Amino acid sequence: MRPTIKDVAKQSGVSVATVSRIVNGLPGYSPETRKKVMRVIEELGYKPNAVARNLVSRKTSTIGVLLPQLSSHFAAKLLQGIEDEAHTRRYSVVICNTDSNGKRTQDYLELLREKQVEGILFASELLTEEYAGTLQGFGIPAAVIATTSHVPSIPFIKVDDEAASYSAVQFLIKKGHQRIGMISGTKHDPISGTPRINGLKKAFIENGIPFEEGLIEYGDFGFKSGYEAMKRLYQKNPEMTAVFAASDEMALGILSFCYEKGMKVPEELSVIGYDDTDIATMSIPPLTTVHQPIQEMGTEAVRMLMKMIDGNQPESKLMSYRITERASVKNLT
Amino acid sequence: MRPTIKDVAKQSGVSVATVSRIVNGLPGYSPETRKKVMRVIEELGYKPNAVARNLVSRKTSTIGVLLPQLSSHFAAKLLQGIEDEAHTRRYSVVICNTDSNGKRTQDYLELLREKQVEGILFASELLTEEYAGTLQGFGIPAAVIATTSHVPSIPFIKVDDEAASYSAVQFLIKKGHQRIGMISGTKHDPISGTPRINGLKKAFIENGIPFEEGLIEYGDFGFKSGYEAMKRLYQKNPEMTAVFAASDEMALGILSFCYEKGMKVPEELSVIGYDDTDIATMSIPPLTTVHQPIQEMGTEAVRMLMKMIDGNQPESKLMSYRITERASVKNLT
DNA sequence: TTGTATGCGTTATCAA
DNA sequence: TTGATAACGCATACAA
Repeated sequence: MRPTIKDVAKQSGVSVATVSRIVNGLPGYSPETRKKVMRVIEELGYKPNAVARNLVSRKTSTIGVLLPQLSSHFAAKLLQGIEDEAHTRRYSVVICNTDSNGKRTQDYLELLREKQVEGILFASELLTEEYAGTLQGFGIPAAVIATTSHVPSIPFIKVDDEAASYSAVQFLIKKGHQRIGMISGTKHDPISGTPRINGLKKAFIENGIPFEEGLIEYGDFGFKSGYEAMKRLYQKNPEMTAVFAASDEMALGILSFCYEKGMKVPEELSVIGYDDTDIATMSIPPLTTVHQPIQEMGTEAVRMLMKMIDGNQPESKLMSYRITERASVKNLT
Repeated sequence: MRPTIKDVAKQSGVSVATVSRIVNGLPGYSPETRKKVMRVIEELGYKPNAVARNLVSRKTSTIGVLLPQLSSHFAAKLLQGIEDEAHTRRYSVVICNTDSNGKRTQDYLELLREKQVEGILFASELLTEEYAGTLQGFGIPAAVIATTSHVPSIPFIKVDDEAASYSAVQFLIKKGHQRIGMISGTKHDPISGTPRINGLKKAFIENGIPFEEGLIEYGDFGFKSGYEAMKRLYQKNPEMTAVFAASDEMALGILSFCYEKGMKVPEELSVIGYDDTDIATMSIPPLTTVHQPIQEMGTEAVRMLMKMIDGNQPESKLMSYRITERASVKNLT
């Protein structure tokens, strides 16, 4: 049995109140009793029970994070940012892998509430009406990352996907490319799908480049899907000089496809990715890509949550993006 | 203010004991009162407070995981396995990024104890005497992953690094390679460093291949370090036909180096990695590597922890490895 | 079938 | 400078 504050009190011949004061650094005891009590604490190896503390203080110093997948590079980087910032604020973070499953998500939400977490972060997935509803019902501060929210009480942290996509295509065009293909993420994905396609269309229009549906193929953001989508895209548009992928993983899929076909990148085909995760550095050739400050998005999300916990209502935040130029895009001009 | 069990009791005109029984599915009430109480619970949106429950039950249904870094592929995969298994057992997991920092690690350990977690997982880092000591002092079930433990009460889950490394080199030799170089991880790392080097030496000896220190260069398991180490290694041993990297990331570093030098892999140089993380699939050419069942190691670790929580003392477990053959090793025979 | 009372380990209020 | 004691929200032994 672990020693409790009572044991310490009894051992040192004082009341629990005094021990509590000493442990918490509050005033109200003589130096001698402090010394005496400290010794007993040392001897017994007493440590306060956070559960009991949490019960009376009604605070748990912990937040929950919901992610559709833990094993992605994106999630890993995000978690790093979240945990870092949470730790400096002395908060713990419990992770929840929703597996993009509605039931599972709802269960986690319930669980987090019962565990009395002080804030909830929801990442990389569409915040449905339902989720938003239960979240609001909880009255627990919440924010979403890399996705949007139409609920004012639940701010979002993301980059402007359309603008980022637009600038990626604009980058390609400035390099002299005209026949540009795209490998989008999941079709009709309102967060990372459609907006990025719209960015491409906008760049096309501004530059007088005709758009056709055939210039787009769809994947699921993963490597293999990128490879497969590229196979289809290439068949339809063998004359392309560049392709824009909605994720780095898919971009690497393109690279592998080209390697198999004996197509040199960037000499024969330029490719630009999206995310700028670690793999963009490790590919051959190194990948030019749209940089998203993933880790910072994590820390920023925690900061917002903290503000909310402190009773303020922060505004949603669009993070800045930029093109990180490496070696997968050729200058045609 | 969230409704408590008292509110429900008052509203429905019964005692808290009855409400408690109903909420917990225990016997001891009529169908009518149950119905009545359930309605009130519904109306009020009552949810039990897990903190209070934990206090009386002395259980928290949560475990803590300590990792030296969250943003690595290895960590991500491991977490996926851990969270998955924990979730099926209805346990929550709180993550701790130690940053390979002793002070920070100790702080986390203290924190987890105060939060009354029921088990602690410690991954990818040397379990020092000190850590082992405080862990034992806690009396909380603990296990280590991808590292060893000499403390019987703290079992480990890992693969036999020396044997795995031996088989990787053996694989190379069977393919006709004789001049084999190695890029090891951190020098003197007793877990993933030395044992893997020993595996190589053993294979060399068994096959009558002379070993020289110059055949080994050291990195830190990361991409860039692999690239740099390869640069040094190649300078010393331009006649090598194959190199074995102690991590996939370093192997990709080698690939990038070769690409820059215009050396074809595997035609001019074969390379084999270690880990078999996702990137091994995405490289050019796809990487032949030593497969470690990372995710399974996570689930297995949780299973062991659960056994310990149930009062049993499980044995340490060596997970199986195998060579996943892709396209980065050429057959010279 | 139901209610009362006690305790879980703390914090905090109020007296002394 | 100290110590009782009442919460915190719930579970449970014991009575009724």
